[in-house]
Formats: sequence, structure tokens, C-alpha cells
Amino acid sequence: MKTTIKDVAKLAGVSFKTVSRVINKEASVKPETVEKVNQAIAQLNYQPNTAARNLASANTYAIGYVYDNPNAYYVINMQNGILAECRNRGYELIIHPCHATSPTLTEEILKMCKRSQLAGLVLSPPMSEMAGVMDSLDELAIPYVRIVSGSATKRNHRPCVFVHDRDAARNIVEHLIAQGHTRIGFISGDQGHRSTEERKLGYREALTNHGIPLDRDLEIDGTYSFESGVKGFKQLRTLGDGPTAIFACNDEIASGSLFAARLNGLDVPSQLAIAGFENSPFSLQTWPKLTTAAQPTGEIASQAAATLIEEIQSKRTGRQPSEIAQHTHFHPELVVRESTYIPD
Amino acid sequence: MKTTIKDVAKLAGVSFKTVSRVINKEASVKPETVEKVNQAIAQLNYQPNTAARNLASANTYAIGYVYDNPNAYYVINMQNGILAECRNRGYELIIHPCHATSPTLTEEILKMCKRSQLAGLVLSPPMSEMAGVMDSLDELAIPYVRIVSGSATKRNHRPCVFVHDRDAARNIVEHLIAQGHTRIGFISGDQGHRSTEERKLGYREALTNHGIPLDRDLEIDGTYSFESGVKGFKQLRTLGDGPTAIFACNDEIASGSLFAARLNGLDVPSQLAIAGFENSPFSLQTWPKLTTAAQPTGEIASQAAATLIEEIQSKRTGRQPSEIAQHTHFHPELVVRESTYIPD
DNA sequence: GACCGTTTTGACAACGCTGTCATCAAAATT
DNA sequence: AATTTTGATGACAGCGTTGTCAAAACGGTC
Repeated sequence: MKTTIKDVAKLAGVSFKTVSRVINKEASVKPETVEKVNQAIAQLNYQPNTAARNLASANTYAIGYVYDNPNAYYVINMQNGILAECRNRGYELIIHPCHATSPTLTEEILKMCKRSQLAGLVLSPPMSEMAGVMDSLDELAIPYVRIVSGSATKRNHRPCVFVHDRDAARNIVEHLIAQGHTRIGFISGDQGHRSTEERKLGYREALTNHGIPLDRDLEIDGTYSFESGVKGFKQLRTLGDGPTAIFACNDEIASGSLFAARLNGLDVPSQLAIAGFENSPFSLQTWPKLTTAAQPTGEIASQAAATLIEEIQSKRTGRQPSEIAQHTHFHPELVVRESTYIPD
Repeated sequence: MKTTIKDVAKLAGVSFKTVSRVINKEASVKPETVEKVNQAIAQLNYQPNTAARNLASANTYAIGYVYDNPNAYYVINMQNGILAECRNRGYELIIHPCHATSPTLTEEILKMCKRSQLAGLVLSPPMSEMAGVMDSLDELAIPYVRIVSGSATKRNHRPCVFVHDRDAARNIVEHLIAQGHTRIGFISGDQGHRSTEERKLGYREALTNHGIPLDRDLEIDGTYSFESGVKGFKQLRTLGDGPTAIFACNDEIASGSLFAARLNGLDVPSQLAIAGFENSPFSLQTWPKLTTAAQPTGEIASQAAATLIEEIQSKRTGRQPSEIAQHTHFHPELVVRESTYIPD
């Protein structure tokens, strides 16, 4: 019924340890033996038992994905990206949604690592910015890869996948400036999120680069939600010298502002241009469609998982990881649509 | 460093087998012993090693969630619902997105079950309707719980969680009828999906119940997408005697139709009423907000997971599951919003 | 053809837990 | 009081792998 490594060994006429070697692609197995064993594996449709592998080797074949993000699209894309890499390499994925504000957060994550004997973690924002969590992981020598909105700061002893939100935000705002806008409003996402800060910095950089004075009245504090976009719009409308364009921290906020603008009878983009960030499905389902920045979330996730697994593997086989800390960089791309631009 | 069951045993002054008994809540351990052991567990912050448990017991502490659904909100809600139950009961969740059309689908799922030694599966639509997959699972005696759009049909030897889409669809359409509509269009989701069929049946039932003749021209074939809503609207507009209301198979389609309607200068709901299904975030981010049917996806998922784990546990302990096949029923609830109804 | 250094393979003990069966004391029965 | 039953616990094997170390096979050298 259940085929084990020993069944394979018997069929291939070798010891089960040799089969184990083949499975783990260890060197020093004769090519013909490898061939024989692989045939036997295929014939029996054998699958190594993960639990046994995890138990026997100190390192395991499972990684975790820790996140706290209300954005379903983001999470799904991340998840799928990581999963793709895991399948490629024979790893399992344990997902762990959590609450960044939980007082027992660190403890909880550690417990999960222990229970499932996780070989490593992928941390996406805002989990990738929580010093307490990282400290504990460092202490226990649990490898992790961070997905970070922004560029390198001090804490870079672990591999990071950087997503350069700031540059992308700057590109968006420069696009608005190119359309002739000089009064450009900004509606932020949740305070304390790195992405919020970075996008705001990009916004300011663009203005400064073009000699447009910053105006704090144009910078509205919000959260990553539709409602926040509605509210932000209203707040900006109260200004005597209101904006002719709005850059919102993500598409959800932008679609909220768009909603509110149209409710107020404003035409978009002729009377008010609106841009978002993320290229979520929302950005395609508004009217007019939203200008935004496209993040290749799936690829980012795959990259993070690949980096993590690479490191785990190299530790297992004793080979040095190619570098101390592998950093990778992604640049979200400007996507111009009708909410800011009407082609002739 | 790593605390095992033996460390706990030593601290509690019992054999490690007794600790195992406490962990598994087996009967016939003296309450005071239980207390002692639990204290030791707490003190050492001990977490049983899942891999070892899985390996030692034929049954495992991991279940799988198999799905093929492009709807991120649905998947996330399902996932969270299942996960909540898993955490409660000390199970792990392995997620398995897949393609219903893959020729090697069954094989792939079986492989995963074997690799991870899954104790059971939760199948959500459309996976819950794939006879081939179910046959194989039956054959290997892998327990599974199906989440089914609709009510009982022939294949009910396994527990199901029924979601009565038909009734909910009928309610929506009856709501439209109550608003005075008699020409009501229907835009379907993907062909072959049970939910599509059920929602169409509900639509027809409502009309028939109120003596409104069915008109095949008003029933548009679509897919679960925004674009399909746009297309469906256009198609309905070509009719001489067009509808005054549209019931779309989900919110995404509905928001597509809404988009198209407003693009065509139609006022919603005064000139055209539009209703969706699902109560996804989309339904709140359109203008006007969409009337829809709210499915408690998270609860549905929890229920499915609970049923599954219950069965697994009862098999483990030898106790009979309370019933041969536990069926549960959910009824999505009508949510009336401005896309079909303006309060006075 | 005996010797040595590799390369390739195998025997066997873990890994941390559960299942089975044995043990022992206390309670119940005769 | 002697015997059986029951309740509570422990000893030990085994789950399917990997890690360690030793043995066998091979290749080249003189």
C-alpha cells in the first residue's frame, strides 16, 4: 500500500541508504546506480515521506510564510509565488497569518517554528520590520528572508528582497507633474508601515526635484482602505487651493477618492487626476481605470523563497552560500491609465 | 535547546509515555498527574514535534485545502476559516492550489497526500465536484469534506457543507421583483460551475413563482469576471425589450455591468438595478454600492474543517463519529444596498 | 599481484513521538 | 482472605527517513 524507501531499494537492488542518497542528490553515487534508482522510484510512484525526513534530519523541508496583511490579492500572490518555489524544490509551505500588534507575537511565531520544525521563514511587510521578531529568530538561528519596502538600512545581516517603492512613487508623481499638475495631494496608508513612508518620500522627492514647494496641507494621513480614500478626498476639498491631482498610497485608497470625486460631480481626470499604487484588480475595475505602479508580487515572493531555500540547502550540504547576504531588488513599474491621462 | 517529551517527563517525574497521554488527552490519567504534566509543559514552553507525531501515528496532524479559485477574497476567507479550526485543534494546514483542468490532477493530489501524509482534505468548489478526484480519495480511504454550492445530490457518502446558493439567488431576484421589476437579466458565471447553475435555477424559480415568463434572451452566458459583466451588459442592451434589472452571478460581474451602465449614462438604480452575489469588498467599492448575498465564507470553512477533524479524531480514538455523514447547511443572506433600492 | 587512495555502498543508530503490551497497585468481587 | 477486575503507569518497539562510520569495490602504481 504505502511505498517506502525500502521498497524502492529492493526493486532497484541497492541498500535503502543509497536510495536516500539519490533522493537527496548527494554526490558520490554512480550515475548508473542513480539511473536504476530513479527508474524504481518512477515505477513505484514513490514519494519520500516528509515527516520522516523532517524528523531524521535536523533541518526540515518546510518553510513558513508569516504575514499580517488585509490585502487578499497581495497575500494570494505572495503565497502562490512562494508555493511555486517550494514545489520546485520539494519543500512544504506553512502559512501563518498573524497580528502585528499581538503582545505574544514573537512567542507565537517561535512556537510555530518549533512545532513544525520550520527550516526558515519568509517575512512580508509589516512583519519584515519587527525588530523583536527578528531578534528572536536570530537568537535561535532560524533563517529568514525579509521582503522590504524600501532600500537597505542598518539591519541587513539577513537576506532581503527590496521593493523600491520610493522610486516608483516618484515616477508616478513625476508623471502627474508631466501632465501639468503642480498642486498634487497625497493620501497615505497606515502610519508606521514602511511602504507608507517610502511612498511619501517618493512623492516629496518628485516635487522637490521639480521645484514644487511641499505643502503639508496636501499630505493627508490615512490607512490602506477605501474609506480612507473617501475621507482623504473630502479633506483635500476643504482646502481653498485644492489639488488638481491626487496620489494615493494604494489602489484601494485611490478608488475611494475616485468614488468620492465622482459623487461630487468631478470629472476624472480632466478636473482631478487620481493615481494609486499596487496594480491590484481594483485599479482595473474603476471608471476610469487607475494609473498605478505594478509590483510583480509573485516574482518577489518566489525570489524570497528561492533565496531562503538556497541558504537552507547550502547549510545542509555544507557548501558556503554564495554570499553572506543575498539582496535582491525589484522596481515597481509605472502603469498609466485613464485616471490621469487621456490619449489624444 | 530543543525541549522534547522526555524533558517534560523528567521535570514532571513521570514516564514520557504518560506525557504523551496527557498531550493526546487520553482518558485514564489521574487528574493530578495531568496537572503536574501540564505545569511542566507550560514551564518548559514545550511544543510537541509535529513531524514525529505524524511519523509515529498512522494518522497525522495535517490536513489539506485543495482549491482552484481565482477569487482571492474567497480563498483567503476559506483559508483563514480552516486555519482557525486547525489552530484550535493542533493541526497543520497544507494549502494546495491547483488547476481543475489539469490532466494529472488526481495523481497530483494523491502525491501530495502521500508526501505530507495528510489526514484529510477540504475541497472547495469546483474541486468538490470532481468525481475522479473523489473516487481516488475514496479508494485510498482518505477522508474529505466537500463544500458544495447547492443541496444534496447523489454523492453524499462523505460529509458536505452545503451552501444554498439557489435560495439566496431566489431571494435576490424576489427582492428585484418586489421593486417592481419584471424584465430581469441574468449574467452567469463560468459554465459547468455548480454555483453558476444553482444561481441560475434560483433566478428562474423566483420568476416562475411570481408568474413572470422566462426569456432565454435575458440569460447571458458569462464567466466570473469584471469583463464578463461589461460584455453581458452590452449584450442585454441590444435587446429591443431590455431588462430594467440585472442579477449577476457574482459581485465582480455585477461591478462590470455597473461600470458599463454608468459609462452608457444610465443611472443605477433608477434606470437599471443591478445585484451581485458574494458580498465581496467589490460590492462596497462601487458607486452605488451593490445589493448582494452574503456568504459567511469563514464560518463555512471552519465548519468544514471541524467536521473533517472530528472524523479523523474519532477514527483515531476508535469512537464512532456521531453520524455516518455529517451534513451542514448555510444560507447566504440578502444584503440590500443602493444598487437596487433607494430608501425614501 | 600486492598495496594504497579513492569512490561507492551498506549497517546501524538516531530523530521524537505513538501503539502495544506488560506491570503494579488499588478496588471490587467471591 | 484470596481472587479477580480495574485504573494508572511504564518499557519498549517501530514509524520512514538521515547521519555516521565502516566496509567493499575500483583504479592506479610499482
